[in-house]
Amino acid sequence: MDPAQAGDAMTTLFALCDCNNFYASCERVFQPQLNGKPVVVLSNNDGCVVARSNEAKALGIQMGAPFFEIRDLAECGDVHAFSSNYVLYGDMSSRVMATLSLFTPNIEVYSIDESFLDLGNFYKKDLNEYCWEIKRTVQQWTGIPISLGVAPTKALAKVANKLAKKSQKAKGVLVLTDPHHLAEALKATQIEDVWGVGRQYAKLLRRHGVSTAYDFTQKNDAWVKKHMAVVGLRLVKELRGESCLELEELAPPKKGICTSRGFGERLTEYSQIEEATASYAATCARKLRKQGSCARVMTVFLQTNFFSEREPQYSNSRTITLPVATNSDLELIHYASLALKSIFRPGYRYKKSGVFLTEIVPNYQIQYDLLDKVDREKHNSLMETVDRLAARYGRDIVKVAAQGLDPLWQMKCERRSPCFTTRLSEIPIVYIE
DNA sequence: TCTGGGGTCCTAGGACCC
DNA sequence: TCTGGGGTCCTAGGACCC
Repeated sequence: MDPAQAGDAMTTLFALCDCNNFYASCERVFQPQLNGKPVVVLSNNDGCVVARSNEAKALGIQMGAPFFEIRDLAECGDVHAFSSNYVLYGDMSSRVMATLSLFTPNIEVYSIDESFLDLGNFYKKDLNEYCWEIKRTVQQWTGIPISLGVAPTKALAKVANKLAKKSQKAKGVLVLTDPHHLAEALKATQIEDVWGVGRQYAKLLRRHGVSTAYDFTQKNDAWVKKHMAVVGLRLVKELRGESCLELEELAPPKKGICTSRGFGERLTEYSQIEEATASYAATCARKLRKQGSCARVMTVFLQTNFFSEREPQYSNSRTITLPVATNSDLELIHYASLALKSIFRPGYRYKKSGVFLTEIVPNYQIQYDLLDKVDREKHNSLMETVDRLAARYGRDIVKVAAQGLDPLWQMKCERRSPCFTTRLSEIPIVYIE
């Protein structure tokens, strides 16, 4: 093999593509009158700001700001605030990812609004022009604006992406392959902006004279390993251009599945909390079935509001090992109620409960119990039917009676936009006893 | 009054065994 | 009963991500 070819075969190249202000952009796609206006999207229960349009950022609204701080702005119409609409965002995300996969056969969907593209075979193309073509196409086909950063490793692609967004000149696309450009980019990147460096590591690094990504690459491996373990070592190598993180095209099955939410209002009655917790258990069950697995260990937790200092506080959890791993709504709800009953104490105003499943195994690896009295075949076929109905008519079309009829605990989302892209169900809900 | 939810990976330390 | 080393498994906690 001639040396030039050998070189090519060794060279990696990744693009990190991320949707600008994703949730806010989704809200704007179907309401173009919001273009150019400040838009924010709120967390569950309309608690705090989780996404902001550029105009909202310019107003000084911070990520994570509690909604009550900007309520006045929203009420007089200076800011358009939306409850989060995950059905809409999930659907828009699929459209973006489908469009991106037309540009390379190898893509890793990293989160709802980010993906890595393997551009290893595209070195000879005009990369800048190719990225612009990707950006234009996604904008045209989905209405979502994206930014692209391209570099030889995933961590460097993240650096490139951040600068692509920040730089007036780049306007959303930055290709970093030249070593001098890479060094400049690392010098222009503050250490806390590096992927994998959180608050604690940033503090530690600054204490040791590291203030930019470039400074970090100058630290020796032994020091990095000692203070930041193998994860830190991998990161510093990636920043020096040595690719250690591969593209993960197939998401591995989850090892833990959790569903927990704050209640729409404080709850004091056991029966209401039981309904909410039953619903969380059913959501966990649906997540399990979606990835083709069952869980054997369940933890249920319950807590009051830690923020309100004057009220009496209580929190507790109970972990149960099930006789046989399962993904049935009925069984998981049954055990969730048992666990909840054992930790519930009257006399508190509760804020939140949750269900957490572990020891997750594929459906085909379940250990059965000789004394098992549950008719598993019947449960499976019931759940299959429930999932089919849900896929056709919407998630809550069929549910277990324990989940309740008119739940007081349901999240507050007073500012939800319509589900523009998915069917709205008009069929009455069916309950399984 | 109001302050999100759902994950991953790694390490240290203790229990236990040979 | 004490001495020592080495291995495995489990758990709790800390760090990070979006």
